[in-house]
Amino acid sequence: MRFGTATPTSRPPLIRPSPGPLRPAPRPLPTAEAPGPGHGQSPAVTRAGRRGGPGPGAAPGAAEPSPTLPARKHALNCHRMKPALFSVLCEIKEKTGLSIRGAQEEDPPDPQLMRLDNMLLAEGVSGPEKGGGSAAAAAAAAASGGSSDNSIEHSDYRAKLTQIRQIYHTELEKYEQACNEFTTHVMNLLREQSRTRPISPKEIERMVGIIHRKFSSIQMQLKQSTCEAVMILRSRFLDARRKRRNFSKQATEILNEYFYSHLSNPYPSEEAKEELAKKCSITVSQVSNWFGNKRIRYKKNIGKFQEEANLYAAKTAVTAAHAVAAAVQNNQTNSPTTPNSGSSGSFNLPNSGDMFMNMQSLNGDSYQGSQVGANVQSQVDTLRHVINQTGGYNDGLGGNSLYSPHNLNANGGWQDATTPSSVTSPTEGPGSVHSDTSN
DNA sequence: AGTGATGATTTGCA
DNA sequence: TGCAAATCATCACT
Repeated sequence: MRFGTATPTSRPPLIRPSPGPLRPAPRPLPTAEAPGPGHGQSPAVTRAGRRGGPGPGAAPGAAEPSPTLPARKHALNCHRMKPALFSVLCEIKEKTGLSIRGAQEEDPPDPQLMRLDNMLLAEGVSGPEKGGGSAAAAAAAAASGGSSDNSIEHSDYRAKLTQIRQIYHTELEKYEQACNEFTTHVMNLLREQSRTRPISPKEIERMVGIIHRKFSSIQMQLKQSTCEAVMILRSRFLDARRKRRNFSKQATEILNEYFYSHLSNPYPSEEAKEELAKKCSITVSQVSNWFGNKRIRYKKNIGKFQEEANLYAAKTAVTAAHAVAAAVQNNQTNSPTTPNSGSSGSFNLPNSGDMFMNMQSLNGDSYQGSQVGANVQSQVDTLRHVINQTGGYNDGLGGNSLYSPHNLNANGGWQDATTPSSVTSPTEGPGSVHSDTSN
């Protein structure tokens, strides 16, 4: 980038654009700070020189022809009073410079700039490249559930962030380069001018400071717009969380099976949630959401869900029957010495009122295998009967270590039950989801 | 476009 | 912190 030439960018011009050829520059007024001998190329000087007219300092009506500007400057430089005059001027300037500096140099770090810097750093736009805002993307992904579907959006987010990062760095580099060039340019100018007018190094320093401040304000604009771009990208990405996508049929089936087989206590434990999440390829929080929604919606409209409940109950019962048949076979070969563990053996099947209770009794941890073996069909029939009979609420005997001890109260809400954790099936680990389901 | 279903979010409570 | 309830926002079907 060269100064004095228009740059074909959309950015605000770094310096005031010089008038184009269609609008000729107004003739510079003659000032005391006319360029020194090194600036013979200046239009003012050349024009004045070519015109040969009276110079800026020429006394009107002088009889003798006025000398050319370089000649006059030379004469001025060689004047015997010049050093003295120069030092006085330097002194004055030094004093005024100090007062100006005193007024301007208190420059605390801009909090807004710091905020922008921090944000860009946090988003991975500035600073060392480590996967381009991986932390932010990871956080966003975590918030969005982090399922495999999100990986596409995730990579999309990162790609866009990388793009922003690249643009930011390119622009920043341009600005820095421009700043350096301009500073050098101004310093050279001032150094040259310092031959004819008093310019102290401190003044040059101050000028450089001003230039740097100007450029840093431009950089701030760049940072600001970059931040805005990141925010937009981020909000778009995070908004994707709200983009609802129905769970797969299989996942819904699994969740429903669990729900209806635990109708007395549809509060899966953390372990159960994790297991369900794994099976359904969703997150634990999605499982929680699903159960939250399901409980509330079921409770609000039991009638509507009756059919669904029957469907899943029947399904579970059939699977249970198969499981029982298998258990019977097992029990025929192995002696049926399964102990009655805990209190589960005590619950009253006809009063149990939901699949969970029935399945609990069918599942092998609380029954005498031979008894159940003889009653497979009647058990299934009872299940069906019970399911059809009730809305699924019961008086609270269900539950094993997988579920929070809740039950439905008289108001139609599930409330705490007193079932001891000892009903946990000895044949299945506490983390198992299917301690009492057909899964 | 209207509507119900459904996943996600927010709010308030214990 | 987990839950209920209300609400939002989108999907899927008509």
